[in-house]
This record gives sequence, C-alpha cells and structure tokens, in this order.
Amino acid sequence: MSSTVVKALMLLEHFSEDEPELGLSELARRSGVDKAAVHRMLGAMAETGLVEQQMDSRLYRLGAGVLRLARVREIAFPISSIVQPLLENLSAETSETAHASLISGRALANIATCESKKGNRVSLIAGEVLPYHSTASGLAVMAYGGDALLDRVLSSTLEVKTRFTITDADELSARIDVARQRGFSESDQTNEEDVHGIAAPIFDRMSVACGAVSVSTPSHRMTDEQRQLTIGAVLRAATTITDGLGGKQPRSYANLIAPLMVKS
Amino acid sequence: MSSTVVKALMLLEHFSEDEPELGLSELARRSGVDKAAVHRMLGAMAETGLVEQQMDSRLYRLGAGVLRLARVREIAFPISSIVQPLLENLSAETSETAHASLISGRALANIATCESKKGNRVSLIAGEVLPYHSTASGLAVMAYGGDALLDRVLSSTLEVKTRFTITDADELSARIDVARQRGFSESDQTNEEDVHGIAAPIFDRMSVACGAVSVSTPSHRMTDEQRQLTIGAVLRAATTITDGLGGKQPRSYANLIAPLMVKS
DNA sequence: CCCTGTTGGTGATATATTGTCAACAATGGT
DNA sequence: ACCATTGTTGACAATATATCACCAACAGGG
Repeated sequence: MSSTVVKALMLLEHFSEDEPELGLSELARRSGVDKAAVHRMLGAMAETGLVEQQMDSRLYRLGAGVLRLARVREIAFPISSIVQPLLENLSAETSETAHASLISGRALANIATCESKKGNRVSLIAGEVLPYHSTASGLAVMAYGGDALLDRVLSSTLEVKTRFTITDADELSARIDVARQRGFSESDQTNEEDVHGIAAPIFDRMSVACGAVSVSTPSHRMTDEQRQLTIGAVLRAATTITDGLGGKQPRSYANLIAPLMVKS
Repeated sequence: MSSTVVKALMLLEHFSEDEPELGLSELARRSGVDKAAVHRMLGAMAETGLVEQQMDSRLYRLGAGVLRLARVREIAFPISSIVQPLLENLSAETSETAHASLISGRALANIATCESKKGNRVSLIAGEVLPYHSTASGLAVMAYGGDALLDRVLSSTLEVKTRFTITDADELSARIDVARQRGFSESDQTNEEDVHGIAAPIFDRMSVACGAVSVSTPSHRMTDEQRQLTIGAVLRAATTITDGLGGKQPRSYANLIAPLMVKS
C-alpha cells in the first residue's frame, strides 16, 4: 500500500513548535502506527540524525540532521532569506500576520512568517503543515499548480478542520475556480476558527505555482476596506517574491491581477 | 540487515552545496543502490516533501520540507542562532575559518560556519557530513561523548580520506586519549590535504559531548604561536557555547582547560 | 543514419524486511 | 502495594522490498 519510508517520515509531521519533543507511545497513538514499528522507524531516523533521542527523558525530537539539510538547500536555493524581508513588508502594509508556504509533497510547508504587531493577531504555529483544501494558500496553489496536483487533492479525503471546512470535492473545485478567475484566493474560518485568509500564488521558472503568500486576519476585523487593502498588498508581495525567486507569472495571470495591484 | 528508511535517508547525504541537484542514475551510482530502489525511495521522500523533483530536468533536490523541519527544531532549540555570532567572534580572534558541528547519527553535521577573511583560507563545503575519525571535531566529540559512541565508531570501518587518515582503531583510540588528556583535539591533514584542525567539545545538560567547535587553518600557516592562540580561542568559544546552550562541562574538564583559556 | 552511450522509468519474482501482537522491565501516580 | 503508564524486545506471518531484466527517449559521434 504505502512505503515504509513515507510512514516513517509522516511521523515527523507531528513535531511542531508547540510540541517539539514527543514520546514513543504518544507518536504511536497520533500516527495510528504500532509502537514497535514506530520504535524501529525512529531508530532508523536517529541513525541518520533526522531525529535524536534525549538520553534522560527518552523523548524524541528533530535532530541536527535537519539543520544540515536546510543549510544545504538554503545555500543552493535561498528562498527563506529572500522571502522573509518581503513578508515583513507585507505584514507592515496590512498590519496583520503574513506568511509564505511552499509545496511540500502532499501538503504545504510554512517556510516563513511575520506576525502582526497588534495585540490581537493571528498567531500561527511555526513550521505547521498546511492542508491544501482548508487554507487560502492551498486554494491559490491548487488554482495555478497544474492538473496533477489538483486531481490528487480533490480525490483525497478532505479532513474536517472547523465547521466551515469544505469537504465536498465539487464545492472545493468551484472555490478554486473562483480563485483562478480572481487571481487570488480567500478563505474564512475553513482551517481555523476566526481566521480569515487571503492568498496569492508564487510561480516557479515554468510558470507553475510552487507556493503561496498569505495574510491572515481575525475574521471580525476583516472589513471591506481592509479586504481591498490586503488583496492589493498580497498580490504585490506575491509578484515580488515570484520575481525574486527567478519565477515567472503566466502572461494571462499578470494581466489579470494588474488592475488589482495599484496602490490606492 | 539495515532498514530501508536508513538507506533512503542516506541518499540525502549526497546532496551538498556543490551539487544541490542530482539525477537518479547519479544517486544510484554514488550510493551503490539499485536504480529502481533509489527511484522508489526518492518517490517516497518526495511524497513527504523531503526532496522534490524538477519537472523539466527531472533532477532531484532537497525539498521544502527540510526548511519546515529546521524551523521547528530551531524555534524549539535555537542552536544555530546562538552559535553563529560566537563563531564569528572565534574566527575574528584566530583570523581563520571556524565552524561548529553536532552529533547527527553516525556522523557529525556541520551546522554553522564562519570563514576566514584571508585570501588563502580553509573553505569548507557548507552542510557537509564530517566523519568522526578524520576530523578534529570528531576526536573531541569521541573523547567526551561516552563509551557507546566511542565503541560504535572504533568498531566501524574507517574510511581513508587522505594519506594521513588514521584507519587503525588502536592508533585512533590513542589519539582520542591524548585529546581527552589535553582537553582539546588536534588533527593535521587527516580529513583534507593541507588543513589543520583544532577542536573542543560542546557539552549538553548531562555533561556529555553533543558537538564540537573547531578552527581550520592551512597547515603551512600553523606556527607554534598561532597554535597557542587558536587553542585558547577555541576553548573559550566552546565554553561560551556550552553555556549558551544550557549545557554543563564536567567539573574535571573545566578544571583541565582553565589554565589554557587565559588570554595572553 | 545507425550505433553506442547515456538518461529516467517500469515490471516480474524471490527474498528479506516489515507489521502485528505479545510479553517484558522500569517508571510514576494513587 | 497496586495500577497505569512508559520504552523496549522477541517471534511469526504478511507484505513490501531488492534485484534483475527490459523499455523509451535523448545525445553525441562516426
């Protein structure tokens, strides 16, 4: 059915900013895998330094190997360092929390964040794995990420995250179409309660979406005015990031969003 | 014999700053694994975002997933950000290239670097995997990393890196003893030609070595004077880093190196 | 144009690793 | 003392894997 390598690596998705250290039984419970299997997988990943086990508490955490890998990737393709300052600009423009994510296998990987300076802000867990179907970023990516990606997501089981989460493939498909027609995507409380998201796609060298930029706003604060402001800022940021990464927006897309990008 | 997860993850060690993108056949050749197997493993790792495949060139590279993992780890245990500025200080003091590495499974992972500003300097490949037996950092870690680690390395096959590389377990053991008696380790051209290394261990909360700081100097430039200067600087840096990470040097070790740390 | 050398990718089958379940010692809480 | 955890190890059946072959596509070179 599914390779053991995938099963092992899926264990890593349970580590987050909130819970950087997890026990064996805990991981087995969350992943639904047998304790013995988890034990062997973690042992294998520890051999290569992807995880490491605390000698005293016996808890597991992400290992030094991930730092090395990230360095290699970041030196060869400096994405985070390019994106981070642009996110800070975006956050300043909108006064809300901004973040960028990239396609990472079957989900989106949040790779950079800049939180709003307001007291009441959307604070997202760093390094979280974002589902395609329930986030604005996901919609944006699916709208411009090619049919292969789209089909894969639409035919997968769509997890319920809140009472607003769209779990029907047809309805989701319709939302994606709307995003494609507008040039940006919007989602309200579909991934988390009281969080409104507006996102725009980032394109690679082949004009295929490889990620998205997004601004998360507390739902109640999302007025019409704020919405217009955010849409423009997000589209400008996405365009700058696409350029910065050496990517190219499709011609039709550039024309589509041009009128929305003018600074009022 | 060995789990498939390990075999899959070992493929990642072939990606480096110099060669961030590799083809399927290339990876199969270097790892000595069958093409079909490599293909399946890469596919599995791509599913979780650990690697990604360029759609046009079909080459593989490290994926966005590693960035996410590194963020999670770095936010929970901010090592790199603590170590980096201290390395810059160390490099300035010695005028040579400094780097820090952590235990990462069966090898050391280089996690931070600061290159010398001199024209002729030791320039090391970022994110390289450093063997225990042929580097000064490795000697330092083995000297204070506990018997389990020591036995594992001494009983493994020691790869020849240069004509000076020590491949005899007894001789290596003797060198480690010397490092333990002195409080720092030294290696000359055992990992790379014309590179001299001086390293000191970094300790964790349980007073066990978890990594090392090292200064790499071109062999011909390593005079007696420079050597004394470097030893002091490395030991001071290692002490500061151990403290910064919340670690503790063993009492005996702190006493041992105290006289060497005085600034002349 | 063929020829040879690549490349990435795909099936078939025997084998070896893996999943499953049970039991284990060591903790910690009550 | 008990009970409920924890991490760990063992054994066996089940299954995913390693290995081999082959294929199509592409790139020079003669």
